[in-house]
Order: sequence, then structure tokens, then C-alpha cells
Amino acid sequence: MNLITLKLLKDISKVKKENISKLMVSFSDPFRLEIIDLMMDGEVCVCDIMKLTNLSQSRISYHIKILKEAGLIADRQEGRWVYYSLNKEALFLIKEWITSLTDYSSNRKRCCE
Amino acid sequence: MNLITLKLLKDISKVKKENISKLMVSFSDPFRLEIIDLMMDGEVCVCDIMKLTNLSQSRISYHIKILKEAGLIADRQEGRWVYYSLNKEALFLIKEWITSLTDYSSNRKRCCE
DNA sequence: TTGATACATCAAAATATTTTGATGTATAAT
DNA sequence: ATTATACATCAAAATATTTTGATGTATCAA
Repeated sequence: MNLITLKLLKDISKVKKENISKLMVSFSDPFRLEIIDLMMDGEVCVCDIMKLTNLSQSRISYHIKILKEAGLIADRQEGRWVYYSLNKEALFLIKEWITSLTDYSSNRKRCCE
Repeated sequence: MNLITLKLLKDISKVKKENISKLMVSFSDPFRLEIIDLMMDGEVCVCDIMKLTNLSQSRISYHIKILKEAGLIADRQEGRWVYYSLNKEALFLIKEWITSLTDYSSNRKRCCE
């Protein structure tokens, strides 16, 4: 990898740090991970999540809100129901960031000499 | 992707959920993200981080502890200094998990019918 | 139009995380 | 031996997140 690529990767990781941070926060709660897991099978409504977990309705709505504000999920209303699903773009953004970490990380022993 | 692959990916994501959860928590703090960023350039000691950020020593040690307990960083003592660096295996684990999310996520409209 | 369902939002309480400043331990230089 | 440096750990305080139970809004069915 050349220096320009390295520089680019580092810039990506800087520019998107705020987004990344929010996305990471959204992954940092075990119940949210469970909800994310459910969404892997397709769209779910809050009522599905209530049936499949034992979380209360307002508790689920709270976590959904965190996920939504991080941009990790999309929603679609259909009558009384709101269906939530994973937003693949956000997942790709994270993947890109992690990749920049693994690719960029130099094998230089010391950083600041 | 066939059904067995799908099943496998899902199992990976289940088994490693506890690890993943800890790793995600370690990414969920902006100061830890900064520290991680510094480690992209190679090993750093706490004193480096002190110079490069404005965080207090004990504050840095606290965050380092979180990162270490999540398995995200490795340490190497050299005299009075302890050098920390990113653990690429952990990064790959996360990447794998994110990949399982993006790959597995079906486009099925509804999950639970 | 009444009642039920699906979900959001709110404020208070419960809980968890983070920060601070002090103290402890090991290493090394004088 | 004494002192300084590098870092870990601790308990208390500060702060942030999560949970709960209540209430609000929209949609729909009878």
C-alpha cells in the first residue's frame, strides 16, 4: 500500500469518526445486539421484538431510537405497524472503518519517535 | 450463498456475541477511539498518549484497561514503559462479525411470519 | 363514535460509566 | 539509599445511560 492510500484511509477514519462513534455506541448494548440479530431475518416491528424477547414496549422503543439515530436501521410504516430493518449502508461504513484500522495499522514498533 | 453457509454465519455471530459486545463497548467512547487512532501509527505508551491528547494519566489508564479487557490491544513492558498496540486478531473478529451481518441480512420483507 | 392496538414520548428512578485526585508499585537514574 | 519516572489502582464524585410506568397519538375494527 502506498503513502497516498494510507493518508486517504486515515482521512476517511477522521472524517467519519462522529458517525462511527454513534454506530459503535449503538452496538454497545447487549439488548440492541439482540434486536440487531432479529433484524438479520428481515423486517421486524416492535411487537415482533416484544414476542421474541422479553423486553417491555417502551424499552424496545428506546433502543430502537438509539439505533435509528445512529443511522443503523431504517423504518417503514404500514398502517399501525412500523417495520424496522438494518441499513446496509451503515454496516458497510463500519466495515470500511474497521478495514482502515486493519489495513493502516503499521507494523512500526514505535509510533512517536 | 446457500442455507448451510447462512446457518454457519449465524452461529458465528451467536457464539462470539459476548466478545463482540465487549469489543463494541470498547469502541463506544470517543476518547478510546482517539487512543485507537494513535495506535494505528504503531505502539504507544501511556506517556505518548498523554502528550498527544490532553487526558490525565489515570484517565488514560482507565480507558486502556477497558480496551485491554476487551482484547483489543496488546501490551509489552520495556523497563518502566508499557507499550500498547492494536491486536489485529480482534479487529478481524469484528470485521468478520460485521461481514456476517451484511452477508446474512436477508432482503426478506418480513421476518416473523 | 367507541374501544382496541401499535408505537412514541416523558419524567423519575435505577443503574452504569467515567472522571478525579490520591496513593501504591515497580523500574531506573543519581 | 534516595529520588524520579511510568503506570496501575482505588474510592468518591460527577455524569451518562437505561429502565419503568404513565400518558399521548395515530390507525384501525366493530
